[in-house]
Amino acid sequence: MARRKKSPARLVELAPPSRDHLRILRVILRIPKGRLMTYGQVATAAGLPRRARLVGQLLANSPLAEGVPWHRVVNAAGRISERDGEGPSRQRRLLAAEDVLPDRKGRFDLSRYGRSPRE
DNA sequence: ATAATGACTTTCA
DNA sequence: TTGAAAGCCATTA
Repeated sequence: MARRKKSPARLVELAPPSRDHLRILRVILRIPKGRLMTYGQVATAAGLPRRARLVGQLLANSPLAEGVPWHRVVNAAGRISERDGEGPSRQRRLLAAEDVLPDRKGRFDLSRYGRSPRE
C-alpha cells in the first residue's frame, strides 16, 4: 500500500471523519422525508449541545454526498442558510420536492415541519 | 498564543 | 417582526 502522509487541510473531503462528525451525520440521516431540523437541534440530538456551528461547518466542507438529506437542515429562524457563493435555490427545490414549502418570505414553519428525527 | 471567520443561536431594542 | 450585538465553538491564519 502507498504510504500516506499527512493530508493538507485542503483535502477535507478525504480526511477521516471525526467522531463528532459521524454522530452528526447519523442524526441527519434519520431526519424523515418532509421534515426539518435546525442546526441546533441536530447538534443536541447528536449529544453535542451548543455546537450548532459545528453542524454548519461539517456541511459546508462536506461534498454533500447523495443519500445525505442535508437539505432538511435549516436555521433556527426556519430559513435557509446559504453556502458561500451559492443561493438557496438548490435546497429550496429539494424541499419543495418533498412538499416542504416556505411562506411568502422564504420561511419554513418549524411547528409544522420540525420534528425530532425519530417519530 | 492571538485574531479572524463561519450552512449558528439567543437576546434586546 | 426585524436587525444588530453578543455569545458560542471549531478551524485557520
